Amino acid sequence: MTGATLIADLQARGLINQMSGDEQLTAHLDARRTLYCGFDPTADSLHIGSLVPLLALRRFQLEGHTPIALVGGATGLIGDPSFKAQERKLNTPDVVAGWADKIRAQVSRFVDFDSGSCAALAVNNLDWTRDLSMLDFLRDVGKHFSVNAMIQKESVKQRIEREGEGISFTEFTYALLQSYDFAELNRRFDCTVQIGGSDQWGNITSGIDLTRRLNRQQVFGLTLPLVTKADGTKFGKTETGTIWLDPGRTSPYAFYQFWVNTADADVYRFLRYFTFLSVDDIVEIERSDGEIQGRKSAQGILAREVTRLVHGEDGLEAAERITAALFSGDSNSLSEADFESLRQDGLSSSALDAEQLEKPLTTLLVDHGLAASGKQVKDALGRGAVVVNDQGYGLDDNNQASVCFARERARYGRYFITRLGKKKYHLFYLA
RNA sequence: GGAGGGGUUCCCGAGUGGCCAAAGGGAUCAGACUGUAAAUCUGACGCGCAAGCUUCGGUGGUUCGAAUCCACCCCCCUCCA
Repeated sequence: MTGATLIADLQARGLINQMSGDEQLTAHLDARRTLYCGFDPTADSLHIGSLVPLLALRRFQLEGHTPIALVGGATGLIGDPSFKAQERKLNTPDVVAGWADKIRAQVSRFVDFDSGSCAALAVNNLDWTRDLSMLDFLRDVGKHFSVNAMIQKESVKQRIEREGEGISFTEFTYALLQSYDFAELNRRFDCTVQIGGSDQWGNITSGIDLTRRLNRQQVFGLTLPLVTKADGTKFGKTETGTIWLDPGRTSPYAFYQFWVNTADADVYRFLRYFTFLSVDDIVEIERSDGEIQGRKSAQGILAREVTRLVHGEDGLEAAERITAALFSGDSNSLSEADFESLRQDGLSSSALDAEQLEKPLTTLLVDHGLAASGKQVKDALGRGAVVVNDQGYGLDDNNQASVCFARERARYGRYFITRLGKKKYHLFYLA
């Protein structure tokens, strides 16, 4: 294992956005090192935007380096202004602490804590900032920062220059806290590399400077690219919202579907970013897909690999079961047990009682999350886009919920696979 | 504390007394075409099946009628102190 092979692989995957001291860092990685990446608790779960750095930690670990996953219990209280258009509102300490615990558990699944000499660590920066006195911090840390330099940082420039928005002193000091983390991890664990998203470059270089001044240590930084989509829209969002790593927020099925829906223009790049398949294998997939006129194989591979990484083999199986039931084959082929497992696998579902069936479809389907408003249901009904157990319904059926969902039309006397549009499925069952 | 500029429907952003549920763009949803793609075209897009109901920072007021005028208040930005 050499630094050169690791860096070359990262480069081939397009995973290096910026790195400090190119050859120096490459040479530095010839020996076993300790690196870290921070994750701030801004919600009770990370989303797939954090997947790239998370997997990068693992990539380093697989090459024999020791990863530290830092949870920003302290920085999360302050709010990182980097490239944010607006000041963020603060969350209460107990809320952030609760989130930090969850994120810590989540992050821990991506690195290995039992791999001997390069076993991962998980830390919380609140541990070394909680009892720090403000005067000490200002004297020992603040003195090393030049405000002149700080306001030149690209990451806060728009907040300083843009009319209509400003930046509070609180957020402005964020870089100091993160820099202090790097210096502290360097002191405690001889951590010498920090990785992060490309928006973190400013914070990382600040940390490099501070560590040199405080500890007289040369440390390095490397940033990963911001994941973009060829069509210019934001990565990681869908109709339904953000794609989270927490299965409670985004079911393995929905997660799997997100990846299946990756555009051709993005999918080979994403295979490099989000899987551990070798670059050679990915190139071969792309080559053979080039000979297919219809649907490419890459999306399926991507969905399988990433779902397995995040939700495990069980989560993947559940996702594939639902997908197969809904998208290939007709619902007629499902056994009674299949319906029950679809429900347990996380296909959204709900019970229907007599009272529910009184409602017009426009209300019923909205209540169960198939559409945002009755207008949308109405539109769909008008276009024949509402389908229950393979039977289409129209506007005239709006007040006929009890007929659409009549027991004699149910599968096995109680199940209804309801579809609005091409991709939105919901399982109703009679109570 | 002073002076000035702002706060419009998810976002950006028009609108300065009736023709405004509010231009335009984006996002989103649905249909056609397809590969559960992309691009394109079509329709929807405050809520309501509908009659109708509720919006333009907040509260009052003027008016037959207000997002638009007045008063006070809240919040944001810039400059000055």
